[in-house]
Amino acid sequence: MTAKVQANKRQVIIRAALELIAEQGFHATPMAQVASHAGVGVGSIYRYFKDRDDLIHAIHEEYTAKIGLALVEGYDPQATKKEQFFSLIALLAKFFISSPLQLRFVDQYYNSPYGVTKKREEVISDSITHPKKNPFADLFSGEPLKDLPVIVLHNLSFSPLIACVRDHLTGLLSMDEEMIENIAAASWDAISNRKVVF
Amino acid sequence: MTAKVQANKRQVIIRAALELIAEQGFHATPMAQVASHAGVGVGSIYRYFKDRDDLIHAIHEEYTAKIGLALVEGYDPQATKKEQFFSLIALLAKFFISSPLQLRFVDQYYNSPYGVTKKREEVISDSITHPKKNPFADLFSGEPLKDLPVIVLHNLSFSPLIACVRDHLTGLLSMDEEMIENIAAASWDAISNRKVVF
Amino acid sequence: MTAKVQANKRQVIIRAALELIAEQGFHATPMAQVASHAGVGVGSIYRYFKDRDDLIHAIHEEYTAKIGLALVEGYDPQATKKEQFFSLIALLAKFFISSPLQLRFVDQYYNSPYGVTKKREEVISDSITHPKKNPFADLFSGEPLKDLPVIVLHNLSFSPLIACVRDHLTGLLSMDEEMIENIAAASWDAISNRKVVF
Amino acid sequence: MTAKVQANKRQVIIRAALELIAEQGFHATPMAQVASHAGVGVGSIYRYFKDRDDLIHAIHEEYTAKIGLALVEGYDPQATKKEQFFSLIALLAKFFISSPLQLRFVDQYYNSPYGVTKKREEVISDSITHPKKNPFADLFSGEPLKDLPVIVLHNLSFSPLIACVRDHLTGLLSMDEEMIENIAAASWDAISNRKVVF
DNA sequence: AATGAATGAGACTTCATTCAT
DNA sequence: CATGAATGAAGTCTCATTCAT
Repeated sequence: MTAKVQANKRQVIIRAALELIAEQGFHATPMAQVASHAGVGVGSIYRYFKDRDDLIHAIHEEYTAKIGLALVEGYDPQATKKEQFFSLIALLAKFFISSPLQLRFVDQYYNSPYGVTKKREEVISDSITHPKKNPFADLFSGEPLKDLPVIVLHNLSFSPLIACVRDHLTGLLSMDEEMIENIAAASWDAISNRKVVF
Repeated sequence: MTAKVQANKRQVIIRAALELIAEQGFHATPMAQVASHAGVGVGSIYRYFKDRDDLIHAIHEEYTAKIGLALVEGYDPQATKKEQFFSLIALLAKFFISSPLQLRFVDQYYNSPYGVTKKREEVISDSITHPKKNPFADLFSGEPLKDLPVIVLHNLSFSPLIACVRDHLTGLLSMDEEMIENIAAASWDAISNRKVVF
Repeated sequence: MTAKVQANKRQVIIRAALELIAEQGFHATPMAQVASHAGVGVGSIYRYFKDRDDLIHAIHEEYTAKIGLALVEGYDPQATKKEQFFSLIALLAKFFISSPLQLRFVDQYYNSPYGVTKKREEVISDSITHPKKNPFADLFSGEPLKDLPVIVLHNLSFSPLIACVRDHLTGLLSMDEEMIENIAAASWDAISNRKVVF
Repeated sequence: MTAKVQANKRQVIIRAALELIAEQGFHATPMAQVASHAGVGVGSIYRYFKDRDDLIHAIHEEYTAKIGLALVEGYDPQATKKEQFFSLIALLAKFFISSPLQLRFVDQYYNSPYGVTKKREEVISDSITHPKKNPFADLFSGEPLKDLPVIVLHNLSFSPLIACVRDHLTGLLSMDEEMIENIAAASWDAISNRKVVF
């Protein structure tokens, strides 16, 4: 019952690449460094990934798969729209905060030739990698939301959140439970109709 | 590409680099290409810029200077806070829309080893390159704004806007005057206190 | 590609290598490809051949052995020199035509670091790998042949033939029985004394 | 009037590559070695040649140009067909003997992926690189030549010659003026009609 | 001041060979 | 015996930067 020489060398390589790229950036992370950080030979990387691009994309897929999973797991069909929104924001905040490397990575990914066509918000809203349809799909239409294009509602919901997480990771801001709820509330104000409130 | 008689070779180089980087990305834009696109010899670049990094940073500085200038010019001290916010959003929207290259550039810049320490929102709020203090500096504190860290208010105000401009430039969204105002209104809802409204 | 029950794995490998090298060339034929084409593991190749060079040379030896065999089988000690020459040419022509892979292979072999010291004509005239002495050995000396070095007579006899077979395999020329005989006749004119002919 | 740093660096590189490839073969001649043998930096090669293939082909073109030139220079329109043939053979023999490197090179070239589609004889008969049409073009048709495809006549004429030159360069044979003439005579017997001779 | 040929460090990738299973 | 994952030396090519003209 001896485990394979390395339980899963592919994962080890992905992890090593993620760590280095998050810290140094794409350009500054040669394959040789990934290899040595992963504790494997350079050639071994090419047994698991066709080339550099393939490795980069694999890292991204890992990340989207994880998000999709988190969304599905955190969904409560009974809740009201507002409750669902608050829980979605909290979910994402925790996911990003607990995955600082992934955040650093995708920030580069989406602004590079690798991910030019992809959009972070697409990824968040469509759980593309998960068979089940995104459970939050209906969240962004109908009352009490403002009558704006869905893409705008997404931007109003996710962009500030991600920006804040980034600041949290940089130390410019401290995102505790309360702060997350405040941000959720503010974003909710942004996307919901401001009706009379007594 | 005959260089301007001699007007300002430095500017010509910055412009050429900006155009190429916006279209191709950092790593796909060698100095030789910048030189030929600018209509100068490779060596000449090094007369105006210490090295590649210096050129990159110079492009960024141009950009921040322009924003600072736009902000100062668009400021109306007489207006109410809400009016000032709406005009600020419109100002920025127009600036970014009319400067797609700059937007493409900074998207890469801030997510690369070059600009990791810098933050887009800092740049917007502090007119660091302009001698005069940022005229909108007081906008983000006091009534009727929510009691949140300034940085959070910035994120709530600017991140969705920039995301939307990006989508506009990609063709995913059409940002006309009305849309801009709608976004401004939504962002205002996000940052302002939800008072009773009759 | 299930390997022959176990008939002769060595042969299977040699054949696979021959096919690939003939089609792709030496440098474009990695050991891994040979292995998979032969339906064996990479490692297995090294059980039968010391290294890559050893495999290459083995292919060549197969080929020379086959030629030697064909020569011995086709020899008629009763015939006149001229008849023997014609039958030799026909023999070789048929051998090469029916072994296009071998021809492609040796064309590369003799013009590579592997076979620089060896000469195709040597191989043809000396059946080096076959125990029995080359039966055609005496053919190239004495009347009615021209008084030229044997090696020159060999070149006059075999080089055009092989060139023509090559052209045949490329489709530039059609080598039927008649054409082969014409070539034999021409080569015979080249090596034999041009006596008075009534 | 100071000469360019290197009169013609492109030529120097071609020569260096030719020498190394002739001696070691394609595979065994890395670009770095070519560079150092030529006394230039590796990068410089790529200023003059797009890539490895381009360099290889350039060497071949040099060679064909030279042959074409030699043919044109050695042509005597007044001579009889037989005289022309003898002079053509002598011309080629001298060219190849005095260009052993080129011969070694093309032997590899034509039997490699680089030159698969090209044929040595084509090159000889068509002076492709010279504007004027190959002066010997008409040589291989009509009386007193045998009624065989031109390509066969070419093979009968040139293949043995080249094989002999190769042997000469290897030391297996000594090609003096007399030997060349003997070979020319033999080849002439091969291609011409054997009429009655008194 | 301007130029661009020259350079070589360093990046990516391949592949012959080994060896633990 | 057979296998094929693992390895790393070595090869090709790019590109920021220099410097002689």
